[in-house]
Amino acid sequence: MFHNDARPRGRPRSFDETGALEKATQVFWSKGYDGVTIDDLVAGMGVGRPSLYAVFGDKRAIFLRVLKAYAERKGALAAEALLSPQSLRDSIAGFLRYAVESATEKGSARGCLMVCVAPLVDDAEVQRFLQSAVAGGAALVERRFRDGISAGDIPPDFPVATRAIQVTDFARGLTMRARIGTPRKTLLKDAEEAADLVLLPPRSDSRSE
Amino acid sequence: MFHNDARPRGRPRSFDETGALEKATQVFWSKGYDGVTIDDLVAGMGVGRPSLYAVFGDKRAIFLRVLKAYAERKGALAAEALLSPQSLRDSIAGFLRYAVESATEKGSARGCLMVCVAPLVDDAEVQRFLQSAVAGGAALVERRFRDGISAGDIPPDFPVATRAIQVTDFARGLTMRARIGTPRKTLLKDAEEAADLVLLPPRSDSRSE
DNA sequence: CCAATTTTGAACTATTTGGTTATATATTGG
DNA sequence: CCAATATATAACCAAATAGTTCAAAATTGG
Repeated sequence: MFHNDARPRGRPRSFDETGALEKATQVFWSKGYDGVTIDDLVAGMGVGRPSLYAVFGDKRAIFLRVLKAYAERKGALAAEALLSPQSLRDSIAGFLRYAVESATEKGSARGCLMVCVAPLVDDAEVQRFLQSAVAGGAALVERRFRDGISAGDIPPDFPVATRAIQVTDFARGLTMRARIGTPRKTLLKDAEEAADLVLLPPRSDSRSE
Repeated sequence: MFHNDARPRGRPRSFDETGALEKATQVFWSKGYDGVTIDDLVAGMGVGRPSLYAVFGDKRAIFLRVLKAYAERKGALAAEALLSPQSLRDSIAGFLRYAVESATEKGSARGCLMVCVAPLVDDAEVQRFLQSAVAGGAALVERRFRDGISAGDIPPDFPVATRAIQVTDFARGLTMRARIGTPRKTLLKDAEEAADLVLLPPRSDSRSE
C-alpha cells in the first residue's frame, strides 16, 4: 500500500517547480544578478512571494539552483555538440558554434549565464562552482582532442591540454561579444576560423629554424 | 589681464575631480554596475552626496565618464604594450600579458571594467561604446600584424584580420577567467601559449591535402 | 460534510535607496 | 570687513525593496 506518488496533503501548487526555475534563469540571464529584485523573480517565475520564499528561499538560493541546473543542461548540450561528430574538426567547430548559437538565440537574453553573469556574482560558492565548471569544460575538449589523436586527425604531439584551454577561451570571448551585440553571423564565422586555428598542427621542433 | 587659471569664486572643492572618478572606477570595477549604490559611490569617491549630483550627475552619468576614461587609459597602455616591442611575437605576447596583468593586479578588483562589467550594463550608449572599443582593439592588433608582414615576421598571406580578432577574443577569455579567480601565473602561461598559437603560419593552400 | 494540511493573495513592516533641501562654511572681489 | 559665490554637512522625503504575517482557498482523509 504505497502512496508514494499520491498528491501531497494540502492545497496543490499553482506552479511547476522546475518550470519556475527555468523562468528564473531567464530573469537572471537578462538582468544579471544584482539587477534582479525579488519582484522581478515573482513576476518572472509566476510564483507568489510567500511561496517563493517557502519553496526556493532567498535570491541567492534561487540563483544557486538556477546556476547549477543551467550548467548541467548546457554542459550536456555542449558535450553532445563536442562528442557527436566523427571528425575532430566538426567537433571543435560544433562546440564553438553551439556557444555562439546559444548566446544569440532569439527569445533568450544574449550571452550566457555562466560566462557573462555568474562571474560578477560576489559569492564564494558561485566562484568555486565556476572554477570547476571551467576546468570541466576544458577537460571535455581535451578528451576529444585525445580521441582525435587516436583517430589520426591530429599528430601525436598535439598539445591537447593547451589547445583545449584555448578552445574554451575562444568560447568565452565569442560569448562576451555576443552579449554586447555582435551579430550571430559574424560570430559564427569567427567560430569557424577559431576552430581552424586551434587545429593547426604545432610547429614541429625537429626542423630547427 | 587674464584670470584664466585663477581659482574659482566660492568655496574650493575638497576633492579632485579626476581623482574621484578614478576611485569611482574601482567601485564599479569591483561591484559591477547594478551592484553599486549611490552610497557606495559617496563612500568610495570621497565626495558628499549633493556635490556628487551637482558635479557628476547620477549613477549612469558617472559610469559613462568612468568607462570612457578607463577605455582611454587602458587603450593607451594596451597600444603601448602592442607597439613598443620590435618583434611581433613580443608584441602579441606583451598585449596578452598586459591583459592578464591588469586583470590580476593587486589592489584592484579582478578582471576588467570593459570586458567583465560594462557588457552587463543595460544601456544603449554603453553597448555602442563597447562595440566600437572592441572594433578598435582588433584594428590595433591587425595593424601590428600588417607591420609584422612588412618586417618579414609572418608570411604575406597571414590572415591579419582574422588573427587580430582571435587575439582580442583570447584577451577576453583570459580576462573572464581572471575574474573568477584563476591565478595570474596560470593565465600568464596561457597568454604565452595563445601568442604562439595566433602566430602559427596559416596552412598553405599550395600543397593540397 | 468536516477536520487537517498546504498554498495562495494581499497587506504590512522595516530597511535601503535615490534624490533634494536647508543651513553652515570657505573662498574671492571690492 | 562685507557682499557674492560655491561647496560641504546633515537632515530629510518619497519610492523601492526584502522579508513576514494572516486570512482565504484548495486539497486529502475520514
